[in-house]
Amino acid sequence: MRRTIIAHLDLDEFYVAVERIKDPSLKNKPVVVGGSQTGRGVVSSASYEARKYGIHSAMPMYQAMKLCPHLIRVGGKFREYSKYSSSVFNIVQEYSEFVERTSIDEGYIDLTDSVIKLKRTAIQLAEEIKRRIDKDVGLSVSFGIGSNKMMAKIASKHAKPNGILEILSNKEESFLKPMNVGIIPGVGPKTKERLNNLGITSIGELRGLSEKELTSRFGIHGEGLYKRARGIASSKLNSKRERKSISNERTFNVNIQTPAGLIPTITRISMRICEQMKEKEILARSVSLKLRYENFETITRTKTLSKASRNVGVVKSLVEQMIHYNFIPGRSIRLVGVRVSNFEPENIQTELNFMR
DNA sequence: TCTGGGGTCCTAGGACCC
DNA sequence: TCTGGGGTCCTAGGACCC
Repeated sequence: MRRTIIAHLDLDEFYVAVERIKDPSLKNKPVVVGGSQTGRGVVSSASYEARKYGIHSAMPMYQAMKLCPHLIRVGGKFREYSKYSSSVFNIVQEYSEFVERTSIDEGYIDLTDSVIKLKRTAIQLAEEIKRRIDKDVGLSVSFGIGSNKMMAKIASKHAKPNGILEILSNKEESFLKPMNVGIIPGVGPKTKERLNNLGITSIGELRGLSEKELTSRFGIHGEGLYKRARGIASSKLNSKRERKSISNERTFNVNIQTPAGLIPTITRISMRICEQMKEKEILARSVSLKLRYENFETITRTKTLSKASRNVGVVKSLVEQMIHYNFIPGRSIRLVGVRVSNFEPENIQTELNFMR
């Protein structure tokens, strides 16, 4: 049986890199993309120069400015970034029919067949894709190559920035052993803390726990932990991922005290969401409201329609209804969000209408 | 001036149906 | 003396990812 070869591609400081194409004077400077420093904005992407000051994504902007007073901040042009991302993945798709785009700046490529068809090693293919992305799009990318998605992803993280790293099957164990458990995809702050409380910080130490012990402590998640600690993970790519939801939310610079104060924002948000559904030619059956109170407590409420819709009036009135039932007098609101899900393609609807 | 915004997946419980 | 049970749909919350 042939060895499966998965590559993980990760664009380097993606948003900042796009901004630098548009404005080369931003090169070699501490730059962040993110929200305003006067409000409640945070950093979305930080250049390597900015990271030297301890700035990282999700950091409040005012804090980033404090760490580096001459930091250059640029607003996020997400539609623009999305176009650059598509250009990158168009190139990638020339090298394999199995490509899974997992986010705007990341994806997996199954190179198992490609190395035979194109008569090149995985590293040679990665080098070539890298050169093409640099030359045709002007972006820097890092590659990780391994026998499954997890190994490829961990490898790309170690290849950053602007590198390629392949983990051969016989090196997996020694590569993983000294790593922090937090590097395992799916192990976030909560799971990491629980493991730390058991005295486990490295993957090598995690391997000391039996599968039985892990499942008794972590339930179904435990089996996955046991396997991933040993480099065992899925190598199946989902090249036809479909969007499951569309959402839009806004954090206010000043908390809102009354339901009426939320209306202009939910109107705007509902309109934007319905526009996006129109572009994608889909209709939604479920509409959700998200409210975050001043103490950060967050609730969500969902209503499902019997007939799918993307009518702004329908979406907005459902959201208003849910606000009406869930607004607690005396508690101010820092965020409001709307989400639609449970999609149906538009053409099914027209067919049904036609048959009626 | 603590804590964005866009997503996915999973769990658990209740309603409902046969 | 009380407890069926499997399947599906819906809702709410939480963990996680970039």
